[in-house]
Amino acid sequence: MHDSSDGLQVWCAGEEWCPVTSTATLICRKWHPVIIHRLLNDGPLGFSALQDQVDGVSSKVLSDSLEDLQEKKLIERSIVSEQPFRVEYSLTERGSELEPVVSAMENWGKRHLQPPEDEHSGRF
Amino acid sequence: MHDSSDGLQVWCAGEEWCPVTSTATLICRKWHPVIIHRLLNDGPLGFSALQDQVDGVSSKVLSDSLEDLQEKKLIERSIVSEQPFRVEYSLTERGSELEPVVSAMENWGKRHLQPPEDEHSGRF
DNA sequence: CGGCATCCACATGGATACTG
DNA sequence: CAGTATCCATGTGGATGCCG
Repeated sequence: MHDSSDGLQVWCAGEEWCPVTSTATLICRKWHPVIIHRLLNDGPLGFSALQDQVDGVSSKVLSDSLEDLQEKKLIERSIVSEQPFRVEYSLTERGSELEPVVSAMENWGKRHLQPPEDEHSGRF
Repeated sequence: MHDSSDGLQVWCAGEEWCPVTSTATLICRKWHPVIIHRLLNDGPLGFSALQDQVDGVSSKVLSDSLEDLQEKKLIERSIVSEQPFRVEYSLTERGSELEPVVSAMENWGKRHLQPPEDEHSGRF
């Protein structure tokens, strides 16, 4: 590989532990990146608000995803009110630091996938 | 959508088309990010070379992944030699521009997931 | 080397309905 | 509002073996 004998990190080479793979296993699920993206932009959100903002995800899948993200310590759930029962989902420190990842995804998507105004076939 | 009248982009809001989701559906699969990462670092690679560098992926799964990535125009396969049959996988322009995404994932992973030297439990 | 064929297990997503 | 309960279809990955 590129740097073998010195003190530099050799992650992600050969059989070593790989940060890319590890990160991928945490966030590579259909709705995870968008959920994080929405929470980054619009701060804490309730369940329904989140569902509205995340395209056409069903409540079951959203629920599963949120649970998964909580287990991974990327988001937190807090009960804001008991009477009119309200909760809020927000990013943890860890989670919010994924901002560069989702931003990069967003930028790439804007450049390479379907620009709404233009109907040419960069669609994929 | 929320902001209808001005010139601002409204991607990823409500029912609109979302670059994050779209990008996610392209690269969010277990081995895709690493494959791209390896190709970014070590240029064109043969099938076996790639398999060696991508942890413990089986040939079937690697094959499936590479096919998927080709369909999405993120990588290309070229036959380099016929006699000793050799192929090379390389990134397309589109694909190589995913560099910011995988780099961001790599950086996040290094910061938040298992530092090899240290055995504390930031593991998951 | 560069795969494909098979078979299998489980993860994940989707639709629908219902609840406190 | 904030979910849960089912059920089901498909996606996705893994193991093993074989082939030109």
